[in-house]
Amino acid sequence: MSNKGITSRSENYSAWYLDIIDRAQLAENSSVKGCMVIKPYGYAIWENIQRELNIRIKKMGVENAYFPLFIPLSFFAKEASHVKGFAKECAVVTHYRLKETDDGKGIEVDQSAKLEEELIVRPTSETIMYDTFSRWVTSWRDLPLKINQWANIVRWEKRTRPFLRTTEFLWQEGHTVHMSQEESEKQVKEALDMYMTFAREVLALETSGGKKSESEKFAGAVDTYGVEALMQDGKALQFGTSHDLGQNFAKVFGIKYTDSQGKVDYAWQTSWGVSTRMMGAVIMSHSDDLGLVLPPIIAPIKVVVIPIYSQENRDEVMKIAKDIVAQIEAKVSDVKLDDREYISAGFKFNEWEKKGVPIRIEIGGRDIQKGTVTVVRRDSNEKSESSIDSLTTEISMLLSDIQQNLLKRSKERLEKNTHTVDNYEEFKNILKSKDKGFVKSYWCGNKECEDGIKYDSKATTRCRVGSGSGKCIYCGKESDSQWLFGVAY
RNA sequence: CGGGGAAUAGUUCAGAUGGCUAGAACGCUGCGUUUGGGACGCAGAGGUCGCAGGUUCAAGUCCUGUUUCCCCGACCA
Repeated sequence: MSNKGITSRSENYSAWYLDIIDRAQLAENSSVKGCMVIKPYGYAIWENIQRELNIRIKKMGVENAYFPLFIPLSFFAKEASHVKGFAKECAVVTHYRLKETDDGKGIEVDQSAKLEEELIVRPTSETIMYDTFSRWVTSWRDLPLKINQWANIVRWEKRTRPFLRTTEFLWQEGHTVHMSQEESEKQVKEALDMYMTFAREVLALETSGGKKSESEKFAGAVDTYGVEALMQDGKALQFGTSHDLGQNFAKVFGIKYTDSQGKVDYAWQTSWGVSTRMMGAVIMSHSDDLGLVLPPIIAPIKVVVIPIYSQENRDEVMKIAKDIVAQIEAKVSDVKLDDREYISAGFKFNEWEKKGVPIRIEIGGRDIQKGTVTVVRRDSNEKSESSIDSLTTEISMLLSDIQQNLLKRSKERLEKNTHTVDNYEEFKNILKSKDKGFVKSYWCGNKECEDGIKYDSKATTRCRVGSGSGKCIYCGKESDSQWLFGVAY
């Protein structure tokens, strides 16, 4: 198992990535910082993620919609802490026209086409959506309002990493409006649970979830809850968030409703989202030195069949390979026959391993004589022989077994690398060690302690994971909250 | 925005102290032979050495400026 990070420049770096993304070459001799091209194979993974997530989003009674890319500066500025949190990473549109340069050889911004009000390229859509929501919501009968949007957003971060922090990224953002605080709090937790279940069932990732500390919470939220995953190199990755917005945005955007008693009140809101960062989490959690390992549910190709033949038995092998594909396709979708000529079997094995295809079936002369095929599972890279007759049932069982096994591994890794600690020396030693991992400790809630810990070990609070009573790991004061600490991406 | 690297073929890079008519590997194209773990032979295409100045008989190599990228911090999903 490799503990190389996703950003390490190694052979594996290419192995994990090259089929999925490419650098965006947007100018001569440069690539626009942190923008990535998602290749067809990578996008197919994203589409599978979207499909599975949409099913769960709709189960919560949430409908999909789409809002504009541009946000007027004035909307954006309405919620004070929101604008403060995002101000330093906004792309701003100031002009709407270009013109030829005076020498006629180039093109430049037409300074006379300056916008009266600048537009922000959305870093998140709260403000543009809630302005509209204020017109959609007037009565208690309009609530709850539950809207989700699939979109791209732009955050001009100082430092980028493929998948984990790109300047532009794709995500899903859910926004709900409720009549009561209880109801919105319930929604926040429901979204959080949905993400954790999704991670477990679809991405085969065991995660930890809970409330974020004051310093880690979303700009404009009352409370933020986060889902945290642990990567193979021991670092923490925030996988998704769910925000309790209280009435903060309702008050500045005027989202008011009249209740059944005729009383007017501001509504209570939530927002929650997950992004293409999930793909980074999947890659970094499951991959090995041979390349990507994909959970079957999101794998664009679930089974690849590789015929191995010589000039003499070519037709016979091909025929059987095609029969096998047809047989499996009756029960399992996304089966591929790699019938490319004059490419060696070894090359094909390697190629599909790099792409993370869960099951590879090899069929050659030796197999045909025995009436079997060779089946290789990508999670363990184990080879076995299977009889052609019972192949279909076996394959669908094997796919779900691989899915389960990946989850089991993820769960074991999380458990093994989560340490409950009440001694600060031990705390520091673990987080500064090569394997890092999560540390569960009591913390008093003071920012000074949080900062001190970060200074000592680079670790930050990830989320609140338990109650009880204990002493703050840093200052020793009494605390009723146990927190998860980790070195975050 | 600080601290380090680096910029040469599609990609990864080699080209001490100037001598180049600029190389390798992989990839790509053509022909032939191959297919049970990244095939082989032969032939071929591909580069104003990031950009702009300067020093020199001579610059990929030295000097100055400039732009960009990568890594490590600060900022963040």
